[in-house]
Amino acid sequence: MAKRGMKLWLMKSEPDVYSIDDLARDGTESWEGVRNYQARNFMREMAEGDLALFYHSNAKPPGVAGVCRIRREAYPDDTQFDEKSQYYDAKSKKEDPRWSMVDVEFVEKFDEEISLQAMKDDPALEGMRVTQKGSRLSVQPVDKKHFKRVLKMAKAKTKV
DNA sequence: GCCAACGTTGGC
DNA sequence: GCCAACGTTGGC
Repeated sequence: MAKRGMKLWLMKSEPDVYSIDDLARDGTESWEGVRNYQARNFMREMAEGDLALFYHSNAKPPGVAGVCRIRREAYPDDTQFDEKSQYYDAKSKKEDPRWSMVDVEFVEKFDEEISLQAMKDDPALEGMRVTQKGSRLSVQPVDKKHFKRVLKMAKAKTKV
């Protein structure tokens, strides 16, 4: 599974909106609604087969709930053209779509979530973006050593 | 509910 | 291009 040059990520979702259980049920889902350029640019760097930590934001407590895999590379997010969608963007043009999304598939749900606090408390995760104060980025790259460490903390079955 | 840490918008 | 005002994210 571990392909050469595979990139590793962390993707945030509010469990009230879409949780790891929802992804486990659905199998595959398009990651719509990203409206931040930095996050969008990271999604455009994703390749099929990349792994991502599935992070529950705005949760009690927030933390990593499992792992998903990139199933389809970035393509235009339909919701930007849908006037009824909360993600509608009147300034985005069909011939030059501003926003992208990827498809992700369920890989694993951890037996226990790895809380943000636990990650902050672990010296091995020093420098990991999500543990840093005020890190709002909803899609972010993760170092391999950090990714593996989180998997180890979760006693995860997934291997990188 | 509060508010820090951003990112975006728009006047100039 | 600057920057004030405003909006959003997301932990607490």
